[in-house]
Amino acid sequence: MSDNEGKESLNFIEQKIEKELAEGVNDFVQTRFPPHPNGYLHIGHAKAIVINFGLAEKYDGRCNLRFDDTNPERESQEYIDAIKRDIKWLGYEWDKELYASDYFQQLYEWAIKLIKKGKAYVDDLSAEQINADRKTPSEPGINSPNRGRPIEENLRLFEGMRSGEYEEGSLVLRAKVDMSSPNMHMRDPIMYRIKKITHHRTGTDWPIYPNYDFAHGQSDSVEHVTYSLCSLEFKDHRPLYDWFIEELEIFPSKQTEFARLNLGYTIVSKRKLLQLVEEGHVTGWDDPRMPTLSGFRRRGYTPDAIRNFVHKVGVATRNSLTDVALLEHSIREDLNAKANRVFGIQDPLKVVITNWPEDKVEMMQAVNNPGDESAGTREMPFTRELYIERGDFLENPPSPKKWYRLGPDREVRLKFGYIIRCVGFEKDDDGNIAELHCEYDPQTRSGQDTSGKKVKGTLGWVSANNAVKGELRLYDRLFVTENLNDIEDDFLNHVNPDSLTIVENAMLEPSLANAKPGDQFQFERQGYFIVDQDSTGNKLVMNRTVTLRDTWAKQNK
RNA sequence: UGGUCCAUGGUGUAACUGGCAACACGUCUGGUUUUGGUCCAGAAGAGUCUAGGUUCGAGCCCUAGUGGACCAACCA
Repeated sequence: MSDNEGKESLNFIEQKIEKELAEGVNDFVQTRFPPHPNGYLHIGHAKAIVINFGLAEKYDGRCNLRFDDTNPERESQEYIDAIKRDIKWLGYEWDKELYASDYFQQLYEWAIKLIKKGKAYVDDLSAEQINADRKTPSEPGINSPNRGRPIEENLRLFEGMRSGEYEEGSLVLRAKVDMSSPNMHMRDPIMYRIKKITHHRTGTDWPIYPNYDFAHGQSDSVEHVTYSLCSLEFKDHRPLYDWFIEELEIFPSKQTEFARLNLGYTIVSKRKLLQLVEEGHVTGWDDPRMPTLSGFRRRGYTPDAIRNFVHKVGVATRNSLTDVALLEHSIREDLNAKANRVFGIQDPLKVVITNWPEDKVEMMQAVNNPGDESAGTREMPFTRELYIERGDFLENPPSPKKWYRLGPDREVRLKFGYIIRCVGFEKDDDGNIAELHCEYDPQTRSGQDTSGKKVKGTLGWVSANNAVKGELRLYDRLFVTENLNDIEDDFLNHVNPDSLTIVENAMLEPSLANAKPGDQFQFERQGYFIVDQDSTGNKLVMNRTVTLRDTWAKQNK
C-alpha cells in the first residue's frame, strides 16, 4: 500500500503488473521468494519478502517459498527452519514450499535436450583455463577446443558425469552461447559442475549440481512464475535467463530487477554476519544487535513495523542508502500504539518524602496507554521512600530556565502521584548525591489536585519498598560507520564498543513482576523494552528496542 | 578501459500520455499534554548532475559529458 493519503502511487513493478494484466500479457501474478539456505534472513531479505508476498496478496496472486539449494556446500536444515520461522513471523504464508533440488531430474533432462540441440557441450578445461579464455569484459573470449565436440560424445560424457564416473573439477557442462559477448555471463556459462558432496535433501543421489543460471529461471518456469523479482546485480543475467527459456521452449517467466535495501550502520553480508557469530562478537544469529529478522524480533521490533518500513523505503532501480531513522520511526510508530507505559528506573536515586508517614501506602492510579483508553489502568504504591532517575536531579542546573526536573528547592510532579519539593540532600564521602529529601504537597494528589500549582517537570518513580529488580540490556548500533559498503574485511575495526550496556539492578514498578517473555512496554521517558526470551521468574531481563525521541537530550548534546 | 543500469530537498521515494516538482522520514517553530513521548498546527529546505537540442512548454524526449553501481566463482 502507498503512504500517500488520497492518490495512490504505484511503484514501478506495480505499474508494470497492472499494465501487463490490462494488456493480457499476463493473467496471473505468480511470485516466489527464493532464499539460499546458507544463513539467516536479514533486513535486506525483509524487503524481498514484503515485495514478493505483498504483490501476490495485492493482485490476488500467489507466492511460493522456494529454497535455491543448488550448492550443498553451506546449506543446512537449520537455516531452512529458521527461514520458514522468520517468514511466518513477518506475517506471510507461502503457497507452495519448494526446493530447487526437487527439479534436479527435470533440469538434468533439459540439459540433455540442450546437448541434443547442439547448445551445450562438455568441457574438460581447468577452471583456471576456462576463466582465462573468457578474457575480460573489454575483449572477446576464446572458444574452448571442446566447443565443437560431437553431440554423441557430449551425451556420453554428461551421462558419465551424472553417474559419478569423473572426478570433481574434471568436467563441466557449458552452454554454447557467445564467447565474444560483452556480457560475461553469455560467454558459455557453466551449467553443471561435479560436486561429490552430500546434499541435505537429495543425499548422494547427485554427483553433479546445476549452477544458478541453469536452475533459477528453469525453476521459475516450472512454477509458472510470471514475475521473477530479484536484485539489480542480476540484471546482467537476464539475457541468459531468457536464452535458456527460449532454447528449452518452456514457460516464459520474466525477470524484473529492483534495488536491494542498504541500511545505514548495518551489514547484511551473510559471510560477515556468520563471522560475527563464529568469532563471538555477538551471542548468535539472534543477538539483538544483529540485523537478522530473528535479531530484530528479539530486540522487540514488530512484524508490522518492519513491513511498514519496507513500504516507506519504496521500490526503485537505483542504489540507495536508507537512513536508520526511518526504521526507528517505524518501530516507534507501531509500539507507541501498542505498548503499555510502565515506570522503570535505570540508575536509582533514593528520595525520602520527609512529611510522609513511615508506614503509609497510597495506591495511585496509573494510565496504561494515554492514546488507548481500552488499555485501562493499574495501581502503583506510593510510599515514603521512592526511587527516581539519578539524571533527573541536578544540584546546579547549567541553564535553570530550561531544566524542568528536580534541583534544590525545585518542584516537580511525580507522575500519577504528588507534587514534591526538594528540601535537601545528602552526599556520600565521594561527593556524590546519596539521597534526596523532599516534601510532598497533600493538595496535589493526581486527579484530585486542588492546589492550582503548575509544574513543568514530571518524573517517573517507583516505590523503594515494592520495586521489582530487573536487568536491562541497552542495545545500540553495532557499528559506528554509516556506510559499510566499501569496507571489506576491515568491518570489525568499526565495531561500536558501547553497543551493549547492561544495567544489572534497575528498579521497576511492581506490576512488572507478572511480565512474560515477549511482553513489550514503554518505560516512560526512557524507551521501548521487550522482556527477553531468556527471562525467568527470578530474573526479569529486558532488551531495549529503541529509545524515545528526546528533544531535551538532543538539544543538550 | 567493453557492456549494462542509475542520477529529483539532508535521507528514501512520487510526479499518469511533456503542463504550477509532491509524500514520508529528518530538521526547526508554536500549541495541547501529569512522559522534554504522543498528538495538533506551521516553517525552512530541491527548481530535478552538467552542457546543448527538440517543443508554445522538458524532471520526463534526443545528443554529449560528468558522477555512481554492477559484471571477468565450477557462489547465489
